[in-house]
Amino acid sequence: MSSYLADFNKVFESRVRLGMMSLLVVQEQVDFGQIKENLQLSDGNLASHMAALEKMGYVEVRKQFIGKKPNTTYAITALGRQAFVEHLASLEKLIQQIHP
Amino acid sequence: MSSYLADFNKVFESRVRLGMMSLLVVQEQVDFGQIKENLQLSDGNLASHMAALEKMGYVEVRKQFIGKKPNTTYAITALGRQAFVEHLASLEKLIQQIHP
DNA sequence: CATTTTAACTTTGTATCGCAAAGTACTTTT
DNA sequence: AAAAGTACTTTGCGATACAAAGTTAAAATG
Repeated sequence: MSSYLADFNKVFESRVRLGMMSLLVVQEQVDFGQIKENLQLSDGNLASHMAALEKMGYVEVRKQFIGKKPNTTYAITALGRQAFVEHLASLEKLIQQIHP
Repeated sequence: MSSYLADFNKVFESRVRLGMMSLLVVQEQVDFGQIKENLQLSDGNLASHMAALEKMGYVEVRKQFIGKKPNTTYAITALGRQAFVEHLASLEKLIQQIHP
């Protein structure tokens, strides 16, 4: 009788972080600008949510220069991929239980 | 390119309210005690999250006496059902896009 | 009859969150 | 020299989440 809710990952309850992981899980490299545009975030909001994902070890940062411009790209880690896939599986399970 | 995240319902981002709606959508009447036990909530936390759902018009309250004991049951409204189903559809769409 | 219990809250307090706006650092373009 | 771009960090504030304690009203118990 234990609640299926226990399987949900608290970090992914935020729509912003859910969106970030969705981008990162399908595209191996996503840069700051792409994420900002896609999710319509302010710089600060993007940085702080991404920091939360980094802190969990779900995302890795790569800082480089493209031409003369600084460029920050993010990539999902194996741990992050696993956690996110499990989270999605829990959601799928919930949906299945509700309308099978 | 507008983000699919826009379709998510803010009210259902909370795991507690997600759990409540999940219970209510499959069972026409759910009482205070059942919800409390199932989702492992304190009285106050339950009451306040449920109040948020009532305020949206997603849930209706019925207060009665069963035998000599007061009993509060909750039921999902048509509006609530619609909103929740749409939210789940958005989640499903997200999942589909990620691993089709 | 007085006390305790049960059910369902409401209030209070606190810690955390989310976000915009402003500030910072460094570089490049004008 | 000044403005603009990139990627932040800091600040400030309103909203949220939650436990714990207090409240109300009736019921059961001694």
